Amino acid sequence: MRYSQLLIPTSKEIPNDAVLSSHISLVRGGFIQHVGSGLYNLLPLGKIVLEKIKKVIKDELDEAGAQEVSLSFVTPLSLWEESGRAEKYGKELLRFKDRKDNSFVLGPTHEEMMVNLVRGSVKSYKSLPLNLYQINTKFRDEIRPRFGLVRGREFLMKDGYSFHANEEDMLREFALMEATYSKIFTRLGIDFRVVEADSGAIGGSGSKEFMAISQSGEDTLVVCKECDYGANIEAGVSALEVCEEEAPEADFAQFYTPNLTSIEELVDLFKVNPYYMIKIVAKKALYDDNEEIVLFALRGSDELEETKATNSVNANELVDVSVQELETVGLVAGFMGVINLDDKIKIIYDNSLLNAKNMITGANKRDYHFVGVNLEINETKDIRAVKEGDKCIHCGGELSYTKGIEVGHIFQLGTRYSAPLKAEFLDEFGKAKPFVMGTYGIGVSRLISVILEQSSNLKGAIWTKQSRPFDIYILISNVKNKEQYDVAFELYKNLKALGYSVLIDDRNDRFGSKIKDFELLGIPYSLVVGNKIEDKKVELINRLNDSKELLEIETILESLKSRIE
RNA sequence: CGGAGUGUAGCGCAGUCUGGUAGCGCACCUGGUUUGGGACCAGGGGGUCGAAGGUUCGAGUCCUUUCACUCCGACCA
Repeated sequence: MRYSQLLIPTSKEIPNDAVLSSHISLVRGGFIQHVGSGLYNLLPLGKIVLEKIKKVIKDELDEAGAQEVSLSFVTPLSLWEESGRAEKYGKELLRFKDRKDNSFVLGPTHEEMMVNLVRGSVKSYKSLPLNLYQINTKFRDEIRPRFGLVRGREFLMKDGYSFHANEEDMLREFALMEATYSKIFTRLGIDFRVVEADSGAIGGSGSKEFMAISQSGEDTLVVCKECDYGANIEAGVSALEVCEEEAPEADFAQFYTPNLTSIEELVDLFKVNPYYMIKIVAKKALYDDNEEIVLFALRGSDELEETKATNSVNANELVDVSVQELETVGLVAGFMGVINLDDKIKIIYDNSLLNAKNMITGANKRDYHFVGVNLEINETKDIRAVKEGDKCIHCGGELSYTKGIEVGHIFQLGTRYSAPLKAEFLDEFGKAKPFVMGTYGIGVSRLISVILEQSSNLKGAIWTKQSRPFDIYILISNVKNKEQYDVAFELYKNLKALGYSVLIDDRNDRFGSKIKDFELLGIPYSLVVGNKIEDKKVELINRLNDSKELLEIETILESLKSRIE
């Protein structure tokens, strides 16, 4: 295409509201335009990149046997009431009414809609399995949109849903989707890792996330340095920690600890490793229609993992508790412990506290702690955050943290939606059963940003092979020079005939501003048609490594074959 | 929602403290020169100063209310 005819509003200025380098590149390069909080327009170049990404996704999914559909973006609220998510999803769900006063939502994800589609059209086990997907707009009224396309309110997601007659077949499809997603992200040139994850609001049992490794990621990942174990910190596990220091032998006794409320202060006083302290974290658990204060007990050397904690009590959410609220139920902030605890108060113990001996804990009385506490508890749960340096449960290797951006998430749903929505089929014995389901998502519009987050530099974007808007950028140094102009357009024609997508910069600007735009746009190769044509040569510039090479015009098409990937 | 901040030309900003003709750079338009690292000369267009109300002879500037957006925390592809 001719640059002079395309809308590519590049800018020298750094947009004042962009923090991610990818976002800066996208705005400066004229790929996207901000329109409101979490809302973006895609300009021609952005749209081309998006379509290229979509094509890769569609190719691989179709290859894996999935079928593309397109569901209505506006969906009846009644479906959400049927599944019970109308309440649970909260304010993120944008609700509105039509002129007849019927309630609708803008779909943030489409489990209900897809189940509704299938329950009306599939009645027999003979029609299964089925994997349906769409690449469509979603809307989530995020509490805080940020990072440009990475967390918009309106965004493009590929969401797929599979339907099976039994658990085994669903697990087979889950594995197939894991492999398919890996192919997709590999083709797109993304540095990613598959990790174990929490299922969150979608529900279901097993789930895995595809995480693009990035310093600007919002998620903390626990990864093993030795094997391929990786998990979101919300779901990460590690081998039980052992403390090299001896436990402080002490008889059970109450100890006067005036104003010593923190683990650090107690460590100073008792000269004991925090491993032998019991840390109590108080939270208020919110449920659909009530709330309660819950205590979470951990070793002093550990931190509470909130998602695990939320799941451990099946709460919708955990919020902080004020000192006053604690007092109303007889708890003293800073001196909470497991001894003399009112048995009306729920307490959850971390796995690491099973059979713990010689522990120090608060006395539930101001200025006192107990020492020499031996725990006798029956039930423990995993509520601690894995720490860097913990040992991998698979290979014993050392675990460390890294940051990631979630680009895909696959879930084993089971009958979480099919049962309440009464989506059933007849099995080979003529018996009605709910579909066993899986669900699979990819953050498509987010990928535009993620790719650049991993590959742009100070000069601007650098696209990967499958995402680049054009293969080659022909730069005419001086369009007033007829010879340059003619040679460039001859090249343009020939390269297009060979199947390359080409952007020819035919603007009447100087060399400097054009090459800056080439670097900003992130097209990997430029052919500069300039004063070297006097020697029958043009210059090939590689955006990735800035290398330059003079090529003979006579043999240029042949030369490019081996130089352009 | 809690905390911090910003709204002045398409973009980036100054002007606000101390009220007195609305500015700068980039971009844009016209003519000319220029053409290998964001050119130059001359001329030009573009603003309800986020909105509403108030104080004042006079408000971008002071007061009140309100809206939007950004950043830091709790939600998620």
